[in-house]
Amino acid sequence: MSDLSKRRLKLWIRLLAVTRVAESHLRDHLRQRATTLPRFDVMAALWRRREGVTMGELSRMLLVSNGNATTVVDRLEADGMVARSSSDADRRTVQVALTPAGAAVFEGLAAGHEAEVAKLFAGIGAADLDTLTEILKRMGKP
Amino acid sequence: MSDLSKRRLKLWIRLLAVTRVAESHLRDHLRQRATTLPRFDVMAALWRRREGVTMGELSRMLLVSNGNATTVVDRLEADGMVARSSSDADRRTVQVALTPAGAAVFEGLAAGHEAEVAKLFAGIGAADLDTLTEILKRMGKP
DNA sequence: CTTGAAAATTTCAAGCTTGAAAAATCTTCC
DNA sequence: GGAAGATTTTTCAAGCTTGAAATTTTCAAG
Repeated sequence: MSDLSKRRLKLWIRLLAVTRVAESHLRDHLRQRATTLPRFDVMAALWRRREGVTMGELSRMLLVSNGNATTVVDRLEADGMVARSSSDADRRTVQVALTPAGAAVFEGLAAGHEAEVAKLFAGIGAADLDTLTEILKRMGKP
Repeated sequence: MSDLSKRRLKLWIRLLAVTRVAESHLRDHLRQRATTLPRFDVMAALWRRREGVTMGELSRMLLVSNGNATTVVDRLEADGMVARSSSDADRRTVQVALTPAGAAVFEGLAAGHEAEVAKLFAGIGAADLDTLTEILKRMGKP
């Protein structure tokens, strides 16, 4: 195996370590607020698309399987955070959206979450952000 | 919230997307070889530490909980890929190591996995690797 | 010694995640 | 219109993951 290939492997391992540490911190933070990262992610996606999205769109936005989206939405629905509704145009699809209660809960969490992320990445200045963003764009397309 | 904080949040989301896409590809690749990412990760860690490690060391290496390490090792042990042994020096600890069969299986997987990672990150050249490594080092220490 | 705190591992319940199969609906082509 | 195939969602079994509690063993102070 080439040296370049080994260095890419090391980079991948380091990248994974950074995201795992960050995810663990964010999970801790959310647990103290009686929620979880997957629930937060769903609510954040629905917050960005206030008018609602289909289950398929949601799972593509979050890069998770359809089955996963279903179960997380199930639980959020049981807690009154989101609501499903069926579309007249295509009765196969299911629209899901934040309820007013869900939106209120998300709003109560969002600023703290953003602050936590900013704290985690405090070592990354504005110049690094540009560099990283540029490089990450290229990574996404293998 | 400051603009810098918002940009850090965006970076985090992008970082997560890159790792999720990469993990999904690697999972696919390993599934075709009848194994999984967590199993591979454990075997890779034990390959690096051929003499064996304690369960605690293993979970710290992989950044997973103790309970998680226990169950993945349980399954690998049931399949004869790893073996547990208790230490005389400290009978609380459990040493775990690859069996010869496990080492052989890992060797059969490692090159393909490395090639897959290299393919995923083909867009990242040698210069980018240096830059990224340098920045990621700073990210790890919030 | 022995008692109590600390450390290592496992167990457990709950929730997360996947991929494949099933069910419902839509679309297209005859 | 009806059949065949495609699309959307849910269901399901299996495995993954966590955090907390329980268990076992060690260590240190009295």
